[in-house]
Amino acid sequence: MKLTSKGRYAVMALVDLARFDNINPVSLRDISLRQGISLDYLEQIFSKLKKNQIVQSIRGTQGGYILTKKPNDIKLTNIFHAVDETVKTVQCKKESKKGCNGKATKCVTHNLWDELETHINSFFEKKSLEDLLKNNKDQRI
Amino acid sequence: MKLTSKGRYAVMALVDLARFDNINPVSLRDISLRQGISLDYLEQIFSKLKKNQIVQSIRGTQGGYILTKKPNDIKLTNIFHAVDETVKTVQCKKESKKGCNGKATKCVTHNLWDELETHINSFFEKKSLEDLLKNNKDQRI
DNA sequence: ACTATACTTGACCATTTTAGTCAGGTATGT
DNA sequence: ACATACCTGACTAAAATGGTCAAGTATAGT
Ligand code: FES
Ligand code: FES
Repeated sequence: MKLTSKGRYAVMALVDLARFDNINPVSLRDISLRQGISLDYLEQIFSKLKKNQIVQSIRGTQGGYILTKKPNDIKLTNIFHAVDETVKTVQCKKESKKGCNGKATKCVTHNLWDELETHINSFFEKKSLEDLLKNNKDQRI
Repeated sequence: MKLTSKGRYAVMALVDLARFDNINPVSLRDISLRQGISLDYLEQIFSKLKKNQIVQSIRGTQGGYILTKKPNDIKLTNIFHAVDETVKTVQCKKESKKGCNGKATKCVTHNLWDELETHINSFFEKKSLEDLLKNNKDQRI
């Protein structure tokens, strides 16, 4: 089970954004430099964050991105959902009554993976950007 | 974040094994047929389970595998560790003081991913094969 | 002794996913 | 006009995944 860079970068970038967007919009170039993430890759990520109304864009010189909501209202769930970093513990389709490997019923471990998925997602639902800001308040980036 | 088939199959196969090894060793062929998992793939998986003393093998006709411990003493952690299905939330090395992307210090989200890893692993440490057996006692496989 | 069963080992491979890069374009403040 | 910075889509190298295939070896039953 791995967390992909896309999800990790999305959160890193948004924490950075949340810390610096008090006065002006924050440009991806700045985030890229501060966090060491490829600018081109950041653009892909922010395109998705924008489509999901997590950030707003401002074009032109001095442009950049700002958060659309308060850090406390942006949960990890929202971020991950936006960039398609979802938790998948099974291959069988949820709606279908069929199990994995094309069996007629769900397999012996299906409930277990369902529980696991819920367990992980609950972590993402609890954590907000605000929590991460507090956690790093006294640290230098 | 995805759970790979290897980890999922390992647990499926061991639950199957635990249910049927009361009298005789269970052959991979049987598990393969009952659970719909490729025999060749199962062999790879069981080779690792054996190296990690989760199962014992008995060769020859009527041979197969048996558990080395009681189902209650086999946690998901043990199984996953055996088949290299580990939880990885970061790319930076734990021991190193350096952060991801070669930075001199750990990044703003590092603690978060550490927490996440602990959160997920605690699930695997709690669950044992025994739990899964109980869970499926009244069901037909 | 023969044979069927079933474990053992290691190499191989197609497909998919990941983690980006690259090339071009558009809007806007100065 | 021009620099900045967002925007879009195509492309790709490398790694991971989910297996397959081939050639064994050990053992129980006949
Ligand atoms: S995991 Fe859903 S049926 Fe096997
Ligand atoms: S995740 Fe460990 S330093 Fe960024």
